[in-house]
Amino acid sequence: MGPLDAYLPYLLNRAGARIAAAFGDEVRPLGATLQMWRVLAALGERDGRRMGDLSETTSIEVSTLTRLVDGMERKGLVARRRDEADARAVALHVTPAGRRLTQRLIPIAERYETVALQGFDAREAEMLKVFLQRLFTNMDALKSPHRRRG
Amino acid sequence: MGPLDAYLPYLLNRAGARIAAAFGDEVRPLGATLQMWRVLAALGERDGRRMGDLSETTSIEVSTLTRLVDGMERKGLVARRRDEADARAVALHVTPAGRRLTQRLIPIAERYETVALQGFDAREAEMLKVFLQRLFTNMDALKSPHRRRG
DNA sequence: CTCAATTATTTGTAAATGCAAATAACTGAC
DNA sequence: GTCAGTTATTTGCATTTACAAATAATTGAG
Repeated sequence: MGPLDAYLPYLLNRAGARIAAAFGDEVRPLGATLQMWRVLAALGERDGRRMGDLSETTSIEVSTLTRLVDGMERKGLVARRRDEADARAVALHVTPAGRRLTQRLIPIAERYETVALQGFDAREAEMLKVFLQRLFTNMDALKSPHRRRG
Repeated sequence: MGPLDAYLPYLLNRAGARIAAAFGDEVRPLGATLQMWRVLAALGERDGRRMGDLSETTSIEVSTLTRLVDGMERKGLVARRRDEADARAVALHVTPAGRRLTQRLIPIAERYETVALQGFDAREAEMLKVFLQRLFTNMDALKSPHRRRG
């Protein structure tokens, strides 16, 4: 137990980094990364999302997302199409290969959930998730540099 | 509420990234970063730690830490000294300037704690921390690539 | 004492990241 | 219809990061 253990951001970051690293190691043999999984999961829920939408839901910065999607496109997992309604926007679509990969990733993600939450009962697991949601919302309120006008 | 909201690693990463970004924005004017704060906090607890020790307690990869410490040394916040007992190792010491900066960072870190935990009562806050500790421990058990022998 | 094996740190290098500038397309005022 | 202002995405670039190789020093076997 170090001194940092008292600080929430540290605890959060540390736990998050560990899970992310472990998950990443696990999916690398499939040619996937954690970030790819996020994109695929978001598109699995609703296909044809725009980059901005995807950036929002995955919490991946747009410029990072652009390059991530470049790679996924090269791998044939997704395809960019111009949005019909608004030609500024790009709609991202999963390909059959992307769908197959998604299907293989889902059980891995679920298994990780189990491993991470070992020793938690259902009520505790749910509480943790709710706490994290709340925490995110709290921080969202002051998303610093580009403050809401005022 | 997106589809990813059900997945713990995502919730964790998202909340962690938000706090980290906000904290980073806040301390940038002081010439500090989140990672520097971690190092200073660890050294504040016990000065003269070795790089490896620091890497362990801050969860910053050693090679990353080396370069981070390079920068902190240039800024005059810390000083490397050869460890007396073992000349392979480097002992890091905080300078007076580093101590002054630490003193200014502590209240910021505490304020962030408060902001992040707005709406949490003391019991909930404590629970969250314990959960995050447990989660980290769970993942630690399988720290994948360099598996424990067996 | 000497050498091989181990341990602590740093450096090389490639990939990921994020901000800001550039590009492309839409919108509304006129 | 044209143009200024806005919005969506990409690109440029500098920073951060991590893995692996290189360096430096210790330890124990002989």
